[in-house]
Amino acid sequence: MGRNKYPEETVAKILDAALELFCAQGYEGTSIQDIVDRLDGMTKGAVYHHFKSKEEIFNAAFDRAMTPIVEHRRSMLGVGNMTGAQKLKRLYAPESVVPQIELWARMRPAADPVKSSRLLAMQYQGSFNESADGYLLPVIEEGIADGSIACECPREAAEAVSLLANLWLLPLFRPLEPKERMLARAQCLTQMAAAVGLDLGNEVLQTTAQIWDVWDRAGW
Amino acid sequence: MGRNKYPEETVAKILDAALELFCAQGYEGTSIQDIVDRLDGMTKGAVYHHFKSKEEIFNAAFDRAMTPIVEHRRSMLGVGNMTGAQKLKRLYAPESVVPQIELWARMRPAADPVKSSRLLAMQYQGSFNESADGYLLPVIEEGIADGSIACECPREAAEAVSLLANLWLLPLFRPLEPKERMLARAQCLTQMAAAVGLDLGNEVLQTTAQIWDVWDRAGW
DNA sequence: CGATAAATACATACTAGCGGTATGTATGGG
DNA sequence: CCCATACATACCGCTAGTATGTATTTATCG
Repeated sequence: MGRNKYPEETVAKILDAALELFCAQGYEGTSIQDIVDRLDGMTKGAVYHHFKSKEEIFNAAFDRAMTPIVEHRRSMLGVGNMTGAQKLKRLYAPESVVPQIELWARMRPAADPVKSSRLLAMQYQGSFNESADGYLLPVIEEGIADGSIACECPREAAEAVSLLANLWLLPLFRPLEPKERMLARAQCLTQMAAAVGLDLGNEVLQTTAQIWDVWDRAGW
Repeated sequence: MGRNKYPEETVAKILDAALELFCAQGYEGTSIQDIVDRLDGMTKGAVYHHFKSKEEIFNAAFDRAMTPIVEHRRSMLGVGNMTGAQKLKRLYAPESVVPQIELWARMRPAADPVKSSRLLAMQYQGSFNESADGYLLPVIEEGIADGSIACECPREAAEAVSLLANLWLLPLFRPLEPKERMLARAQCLTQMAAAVGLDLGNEVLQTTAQIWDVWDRAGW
């Protein structure tokens, strides 16, 4: 066929198919042809017309999926009438996290770290950049400034908590553990964070429990 | 040429070349031909005679490089006249860690998580299996049994400490941070571990400092 | 001990599939 | 009517892997 009236629909179709395949089969395990085969009738030429490389498709697919999640977290930074400590607790409260989890469900990666290694690497990198530097550290520093948080090593605490939250509490790259173990992890992280001056709040337990329920229902 | 009298030398050459290339260029960035080109005169047929796939080469190369490190850690488990708490401290003491660091220097991965994603995934997986289940958890449980450690969540504490030690204190997949930041990380981890009943000992700071010196001298 | 057979250590030649490109073609909007 | 755009088609170099051929070592047996 010739040109389409609404090319952005084509782009959306490509990204949808790509996201699903990359999650299920990993980056290297997914070929451009695999993606093309899901776009009934379309060919590789169409894909390479809209994207210049496989890598660009990968990044675009996950950027699109992550955008609402990141935006939601950032939105908490601007609020005026909260102390840093309050914002910190809220970052890990069910009301903030759970609605986003449903979005994650769309892109559940294969529970095999090697297969999902590229995604794991992105999460790892993101734990330093986006999570720690992006919104966690600013919140902590705000708390230090307004006196609501006493933390001697804000940067390090932010990095450690981000890493554990992203790669340990969210079991994206490993099989889902029994609920009580996930709760034990949450409890453990809370204690460890408290030791460096970060009170994540008791709601972390409820958050974890609700995440577990969602994922368990989704058949993880 | 025909067959070699000492094929194990050929295998060793292959694994040496493979290790270096996989570290420098990552798994996907290294082709079998790249490896073959470093084995002067040898051809792909030789490689595929000794190994049945690229993946097997990768695993064999890193298994071989990791073996002395893992063995060294395991050797601490059998000692009789030490409490669990003493063994735990010793696991992270300079005398235990630093000699092994030189071995790591041989396989310094590219400081880009995505390029090194497969190795990162292995370290991630290893943090749960080998590190936590393998020697850390047994030591903690020994300490609980002999009364030298009071830890309510041994499994979770072991996992968290392993993850942070392997992916945060050992900056294998990210650029080397300034020394004071690495020391701050060590201090932070020590405090966090203490909060869940694990006394890693003050020597962790010295260990970190010495690791930093070694890597800095190596031009990381 | 020495000939022969078998197993091994490679080299050579090839394949299917990959990411990516060059080019052709049809359709929409100005 | 025309041209930019949205595709399709045909192709390329490279990759991991295989099939097969060949030379040398080692085991076997008279």
